[in-house]
Amino acid sequence: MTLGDVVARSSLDAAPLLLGWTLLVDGVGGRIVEVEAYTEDDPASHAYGGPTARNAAMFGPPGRLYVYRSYGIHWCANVVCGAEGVGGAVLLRSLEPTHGLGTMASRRGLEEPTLLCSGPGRLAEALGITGADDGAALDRPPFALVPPAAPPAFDATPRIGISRAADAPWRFVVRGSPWLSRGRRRA
DNA sequence: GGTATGATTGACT
DNA sequence: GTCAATCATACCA
Repeated sequence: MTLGDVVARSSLDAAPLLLGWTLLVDGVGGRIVEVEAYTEDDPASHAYGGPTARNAAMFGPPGRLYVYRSYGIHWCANVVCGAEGVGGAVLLRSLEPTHGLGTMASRRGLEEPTLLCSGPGRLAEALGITGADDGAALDRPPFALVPPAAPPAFDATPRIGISRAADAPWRFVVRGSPWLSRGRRRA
């Protein structure tokens, strides 16, 4: 399966399929173990209500990055999914660090491996993703997405940190992974 | 033009 | 467990 095949699907279908892929930025990154899906008709989604200046990338071509500032402090990275003109994206919440641990530790200012990429804000900081990367293509340098040898088993759970549509089980995690956000939430 | 609100994290009680 | 930090965007007047 190619990246193009995955991101052409709606974010709800694409989200679990992105688990296990290895995301690299300039050779630094790791295995995706936790994601959340956001759709256009989802009240919790930035795409809800139609295109605006901020969410433009969500309505653009799939396979690109959508980066936004969270709480005025952190950056959060999404993979745009679906079709151009339709707002949808998959939030990358946590990685299992595999490449460039030293670089990530340096950017994060700490060495504890479980704290490098376990959370959307942490992940973006560790990989050096900022608002300048909004709209960047994920299949071109410095970005790369490598498919897993075999799809991992996963669980679906409610999303974290939202107030609307909080019950929808649109958070997908690699079953049993010790690299999930919020310390170590169970599936 | 003014205000309310987060798809979070880290520090503190 | 609770709470402040910090600011761009969104929405209302």
